[in-house]
Amino acid sequence: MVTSFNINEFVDDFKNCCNKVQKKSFNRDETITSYIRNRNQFCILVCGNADLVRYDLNGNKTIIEHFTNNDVFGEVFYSITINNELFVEAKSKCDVLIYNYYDIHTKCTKNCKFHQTLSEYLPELILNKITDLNTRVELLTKRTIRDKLLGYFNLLSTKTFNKTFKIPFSLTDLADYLSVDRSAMMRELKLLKDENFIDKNGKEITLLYK
Amino acid sequence: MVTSFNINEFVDDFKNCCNKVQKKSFNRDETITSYIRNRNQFCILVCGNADLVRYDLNGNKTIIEHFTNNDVFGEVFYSITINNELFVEAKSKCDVLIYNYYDIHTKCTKNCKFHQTLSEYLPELILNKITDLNTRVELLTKRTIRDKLLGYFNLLSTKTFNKTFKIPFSLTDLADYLSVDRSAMMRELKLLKDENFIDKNGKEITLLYK
DNA sequence: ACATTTTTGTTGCGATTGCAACAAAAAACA
DNA sequence: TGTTTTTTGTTGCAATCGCAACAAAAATGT
Repeated sequence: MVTSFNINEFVDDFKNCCNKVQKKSFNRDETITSYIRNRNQFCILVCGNADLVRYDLNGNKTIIEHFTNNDVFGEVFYSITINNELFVEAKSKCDVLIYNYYDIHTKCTKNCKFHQTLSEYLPELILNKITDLNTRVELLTKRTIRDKLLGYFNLLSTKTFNKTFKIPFSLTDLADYLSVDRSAMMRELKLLKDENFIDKNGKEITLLYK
Repeated sequence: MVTSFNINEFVDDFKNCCNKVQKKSFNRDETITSYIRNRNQFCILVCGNADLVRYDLNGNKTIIEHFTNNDVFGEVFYSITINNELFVEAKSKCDVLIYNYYDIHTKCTKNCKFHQTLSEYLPELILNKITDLNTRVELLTKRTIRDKLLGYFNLLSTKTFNKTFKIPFSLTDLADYLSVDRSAMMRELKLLKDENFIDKNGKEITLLYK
């Protein structure tokens, strides 16, 4: 599925919209929201980058999800949390639309264009989210760091139709995304290079096999 | 969110429904569907148990998802696959509804009760799926077998409002779900018991901490 | 332009994990 | 009921991984 929808193009219609939607801006390192039980909060990231992070009892930070333009998030997707120390943190300046999930389905009284466009494309946004989650699960179920890296690289290669591509975030964040130790991942990247599976210049990777 | 909807109660209305829906039955070990690109297939498991499995190049089998009653699946959720050797296999007798995803949104010509009920509860089914995936991701991101087990046990304890509960599938499948080696998981279960974190009788677990 | 913070790159070492192989128990089947 | 298959339980060993600690490079802020 190709995403034909970009919410940023429609966000100006928001000005004439009924008031159930809140639009908020956040700066880097600000907390966009936290996941507490049963508020049914539903958010769309119009622009910017943000992470869903967990802090465990030892203070270790894990990036559970990484959000970019058009991504949907919020506790409505997380009704039963394993632990409730979940925060969405802005990694850059972010514009966010915040709803109550059930307000999306009740028809807008003003019948405004914004709501109309949104409800038309909402299923697509949600399908994208599910696809992202499935991809993440498929990578995380791989047992070795090598398989995780190669799986991820194959994905990027398929997406860009190219054997050469750039890792779209820092290697530190990649380790987090694949849920492995960063230094162990660096070691494995070096081995993959030494064994001629890949070529690597900084964040630019070239697949050498097949 | 509590699921108030059970598709099995409405499946009889299916008989008077327009013919865009296919209802099929499968026996244990039959392949329900495979994930190939771009067919936009969307399925609902009415009853039974099924697994989404991957066979890698070495022939190793991984259970990527486990489906039970009311679960939705299909390649519409998997538009970009890392590799395309994905199959949905029936683990017991299964009744499955099969659509093209885009047919769900086009209004049924007969305006039948079945389609009406379905489109009303579809968002709930999809939210459940996202919640399941998020839960899975949160467990898979934990770094040690111990943390994965305790995370999963906490989840079951929260769900059942009880310190004592039964693991709802075989320990072999649990290892697959947590994506760890079964024997290593058994070893860790024994250690958790020896160190008095849990009590264990077969598949019945009691949490002893807090 | 300089100072500060973040990211990248590297390595030794010990802990955890996966693999292999097996026996016993339980479940499924005929 | 008896047979076959699946699941559970266990252990030694080797491979992999995470942790800690550090230096260099790059990015960021003033």
